[in-house]
Order: sequence, then structure tokens, then C-alpha cells
Amino acid sequence: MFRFYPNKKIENMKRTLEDINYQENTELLAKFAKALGHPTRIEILKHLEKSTSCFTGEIVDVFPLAQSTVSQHLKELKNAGLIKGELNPPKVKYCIDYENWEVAKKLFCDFLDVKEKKACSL
Amino acid sequence: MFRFYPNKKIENMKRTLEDINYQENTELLAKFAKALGHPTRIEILKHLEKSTSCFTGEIVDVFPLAQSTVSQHLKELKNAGLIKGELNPPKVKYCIDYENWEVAKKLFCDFLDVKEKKACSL
DNA sequence: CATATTCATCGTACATTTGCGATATTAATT
DNA sequence: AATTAATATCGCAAATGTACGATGAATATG
Repeated sequence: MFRFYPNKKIENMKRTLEDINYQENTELLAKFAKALGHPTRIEILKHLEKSTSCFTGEIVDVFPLAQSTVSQHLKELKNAGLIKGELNPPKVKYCIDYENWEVAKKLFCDFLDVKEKKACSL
Repeated sequence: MFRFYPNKKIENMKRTLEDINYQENTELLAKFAKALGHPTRIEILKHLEKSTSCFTGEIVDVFPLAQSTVSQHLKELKNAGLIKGELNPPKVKYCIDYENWEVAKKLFCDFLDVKEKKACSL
């Protein structure tokens, strides 16, 4: 909900992210985008798109990064809901979470697909 | 270019982002996604989508954020190529950069639109 | 010329992210 | 019970991000 603050000066204005009421879906879209905002995570997802599913180890071998680093990227993708992991001890098999993937796709497409090209003066 | 590192141990492995050779377009996609990875920036863009173009001041008034903070978000969107600004002293008029917007749209759509849903065991 | 307006940039504080090695965890295997 | 294997998590360091107020720059106005 866009609120307007024409005469700001809202008590020193110290605020954190949580204080702002964003439009519906804005935070979800930002969350997905943030998870995609690192090239390693993009390539992890590309790899999973090609491979159906992967054990962590296979993904680790693809990148010149420490195992702990890759594991952390996987964690962030999982937290964003873009992948899921199945315990398969001692391995873990990851694959894309297609349910949330569809949600992300819809959000991005709706957002990016500006209906009519506004005549932009620039 | 996916390279494989089956027996890691690449000399202490200290590296920065720049050292890795990512697949084509991966870095560009990540750059766009990173710029979209903050709810305020999403809403700035939504606002510009609705408004054709805006002076900085109009955008500032929409958020309970300091003018300098909004200005910084605008800078990041500009650096990512998603918006452009026209000097109109003492004002600056911003609008979406539709040329790059199309590039971003194509990248996101290609990336998100997994051709065949892989049978994911999870 | 002085002032006001609009915006960007600087400096600062704090939080988050990214990377690593080391350690903990979990369950098969000896 | 001890060992091995595959991962996750911890702790740390460095870099980056987010926010603010203050200041600077550029132009229009009095």
C-alpha cells in the first residue's frame, strides 16, 4: 500500500526494513530476487535444471569454492524456497522446488511484463 | 563454462567473485536480480511502471525513508541499467530503461521457464 | 548577488553477505 | 565401538549493503 509522506520528519526516521508496509507480493518477489542475486546460486540452479537432482558433492565439484561455501549457497536457495533437499544419508539430494518455482515465475513475469510501454521521454 | 574440480585444493582457495568464470549471461542475470533484491527498489520500479516518469522528490515522498536513502536506491537501479534519469535542473526525472528491461525480461523468462518439468523425486 | 530548491554524494554506524577452515553430525561400514 | 563419508554448521575476517544526517552542486528566483 503506497502511503505518502509529503511532509516527512517522522521522529528521527530511524527505521528498519520491517517497519515499512510494502505492497502485496513485493517482499516475496524481493526475496526470490535476492536469492538469485549471486552468480554462483544462478549456476547451481542451472545445474539442477539440467540434472533433475544432485547430491551436494556433485554441485561442490562444479565450483572452485569450498564445500562449506557451496553448502551455504544451497541453504539460502532452500530458505528462499527455490530448492529442496532430501536426506539420503550420508548424502543429501537437492532438486528444484517446482511449486515455488512457479510462484517465482509468475511474480517475475507479472512484474516484468509491463502492459503498455509507457512513452518514456528519455 | 562449467568446469569440474573433482579434487579441489586449489592453493588455499581464497578467491573473489571475479575469479570464477561463470556461464554466459549468468552474471548479468545475477546483477539484475541483485538490483531487484530489495523491496524498496521493487516498489520504486512499480511506481515508475505506473507513473511513466517521476522526479526524485515524488519517489521520496512515497517512502518513509530519508531522501539520501532513496537516492541511493535509485543509483543502484540506474547502475543495474533498470532505470535512467534525465537532468531537468534542479530536478531529475527518472523512468524505466525499457531497452534493458527487455533484456532482463528475456533473461529471467528463459531462466525460469524450465522446458520440461523434470520428474523430481522429492 | 543572495537565497531557495532539488538532488547527489560523503562520512558514519551497524547489519548482512561471502568466503574460508575447523568442527559437529549422521548414518552406513568395518 | 571405531572408522569413514558426506554434509551442515560454527567462528572468523573481509567486503558489501542499508540507513541516516550533513554537505555540496547546479540552477532558478528574488
